Amino acid sequence: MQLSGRKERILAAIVERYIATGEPVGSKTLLEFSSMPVSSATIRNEMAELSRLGFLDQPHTSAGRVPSQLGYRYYVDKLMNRYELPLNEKRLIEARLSDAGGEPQQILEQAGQVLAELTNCAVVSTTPSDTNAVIRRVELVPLGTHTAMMVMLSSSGILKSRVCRTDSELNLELIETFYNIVSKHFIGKSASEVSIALIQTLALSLGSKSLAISPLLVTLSDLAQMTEQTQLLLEGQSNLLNYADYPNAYELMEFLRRGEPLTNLFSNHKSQGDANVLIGKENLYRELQDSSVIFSHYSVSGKDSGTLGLIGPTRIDYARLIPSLKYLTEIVGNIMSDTLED
Amino acid sequence: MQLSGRKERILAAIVERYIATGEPVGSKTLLEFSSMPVSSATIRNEMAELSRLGFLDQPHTSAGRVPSQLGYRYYVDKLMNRYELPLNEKRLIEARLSDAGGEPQQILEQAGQVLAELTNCAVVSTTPSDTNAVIRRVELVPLGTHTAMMVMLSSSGILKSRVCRTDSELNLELIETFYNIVSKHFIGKSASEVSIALIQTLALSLGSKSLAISPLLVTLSDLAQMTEQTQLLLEGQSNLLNYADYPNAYELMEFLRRGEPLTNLFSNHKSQGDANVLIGKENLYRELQDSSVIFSHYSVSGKDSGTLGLIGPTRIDYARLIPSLKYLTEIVGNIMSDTLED
DNA sequence: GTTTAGCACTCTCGTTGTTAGAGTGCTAAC
DNA sequence: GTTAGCACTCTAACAACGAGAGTGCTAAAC
Repeated sequence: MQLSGRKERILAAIVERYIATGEPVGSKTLLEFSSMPVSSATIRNEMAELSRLGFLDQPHTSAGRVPSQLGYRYYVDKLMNRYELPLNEKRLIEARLSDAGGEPQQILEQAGQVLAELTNCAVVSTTPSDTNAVIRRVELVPLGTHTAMMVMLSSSGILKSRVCRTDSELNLELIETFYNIVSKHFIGKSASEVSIALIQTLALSLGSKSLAISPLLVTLSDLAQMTEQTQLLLEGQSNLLNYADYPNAYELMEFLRRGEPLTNLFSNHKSQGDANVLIGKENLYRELQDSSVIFSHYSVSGKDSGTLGLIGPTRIDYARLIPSLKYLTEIVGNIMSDTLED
Repeated sequence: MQLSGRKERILAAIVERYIATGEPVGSKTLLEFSSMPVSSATIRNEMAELSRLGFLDQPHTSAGRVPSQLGYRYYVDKLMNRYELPLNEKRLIEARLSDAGGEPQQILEQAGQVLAELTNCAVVSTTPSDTNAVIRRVELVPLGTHTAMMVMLSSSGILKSRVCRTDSELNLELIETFYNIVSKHFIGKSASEVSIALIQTLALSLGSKSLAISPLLVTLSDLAQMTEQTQLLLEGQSNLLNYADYPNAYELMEFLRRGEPLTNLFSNHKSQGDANVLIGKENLYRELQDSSVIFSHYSVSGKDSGTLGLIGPTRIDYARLIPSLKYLTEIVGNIMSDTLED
């Protein structure tokens, strides 16, 4: 649907005003700050029309108008002009990310914190999931006579560790056998190839040592799984408590904490280029019906890897947040790529 | 101050009833479920007396009574009899902790989640801080020609990693030099000994290689610091949203997120044996004036190392939560100790 | 035919008044 | 020391009401 120029101006003004104040916008108020060369009656007529078309809602008869979901959608798609991030803010972001520590989690954590501060939204991010990632290195560090810490690093930079307890004593021979197996069968393999079946076959082929070494192999397989699994990081949830729009914030918070629904949501919208914006009921999850989700995928070494997302009430400042998010995903992708290759 | 037996019974009944229902307790209600062989008038007299002594508060004239901070204190110190954790719950806890993964953070994270579910409170914990901990192992894994990931493991089981970027190419010689330095000067040293001064002296002594290796040493020092720093973990904050007692939950959540105040609080109360209970304004932080904090230190290999704490409204079920917390700290300590020695 | 002034209408929100109910404190009797 | 009884107090819930904001419509103006 295409609206007339004036209707568009009015819709945009209402959206922006409502985003700024949170109050329904009346014809008079609108006139006051949007300086259109018409009277409030004209605006009223246009607003009535916009209501009829479904772009505006009215909390009750004598209140002003509020953008409907459709209204926001039209605004986001056609009316909004994005703010450019000021240069000093860009610099600030880069500075904060560059000393994050280099691991994907650390970078995303920092990015999440920065975004949360910048946007007053909750920020979620997923760790890079590279289906082509392979096991790069495995270390086994003895802690006691029967325990050791195993550390696995994948080619996508993800580091996971786990403590392993063995039944028989962890002597040098055992450790050496383990390293041999690892370098022969696991290094360079993708994590998904470390199946239980493979582990069992291997263990069997070792004969007498089988029993001693199998706890180590099991831990290895656990680690491979952990490496493969994308993780969801969450920052700034408490920002959402500042919006009156959330009467039962608990439900939303728990939803965010659970994680998998969001991971699914992200992976169901793989559109490359621009940021995805889901407004209100466009989210199929009940818990998000009053929220908007903006997310964008970052790519490491040219491949889509993970997602950075913002969650807030539907009346968030799309024009400002989308560019911020886009910028962050770009930077995050760059930093991660830089770390892996150069 | 010592109350008469009957006053004690009444106080205990009021506390328990109020904890259970959240409603002020009147003389009649009290009589109904506490089955004392007296009339409501007698109870009223006793309650009036308890109010005068400061153990009870009255929201308004015609409301029932609510325990005052002093009332809770007396209850916790003298009246409460602790529930024992049912065996099946104990088993459940052990099961969930045993497959946490073995690293202190992982264990504490699991413990926090279990406790949060069990208690409906927010759970905070601090990672073990062992002043005697030493650097146990350092690994340098090349990622690219100029980047590497450095991993440090301390004797207390803490694993930290950081990506390091070098100016000159990361060749085998450089790596070997680095490992030599590490094993000669750092392994077995406590993290606090890795001072900037030491790093600088070392770098200078290396002559021509100095420039190439110093980024690695700087990263090493960063890691040492990270290892030393106690970290605060937080679980189940959103539980607090379920209590009507928190009109501005945001402030509290932010307070918890900030972390250092809590770390201070914990380290200011180093009483060994039993759990510490701070009720309402006994907490000096403004943000905690309406909350109670229960915390207890866990010890690894016999030494006090970190803290597990619960935060909830003052009307939490002390009799149930304290034993749960105690049990968890015990288990956490045991598991961590087991991992390091055996 | 678009725009606008004017006006009646509707709805919310804050205030006020009223009532029912809960719980108290006190007094006098047991 | 305990208890029955009663007057008193305070809140929570509900209704009534007026002010204010904003609308939609109509008829006149441009």
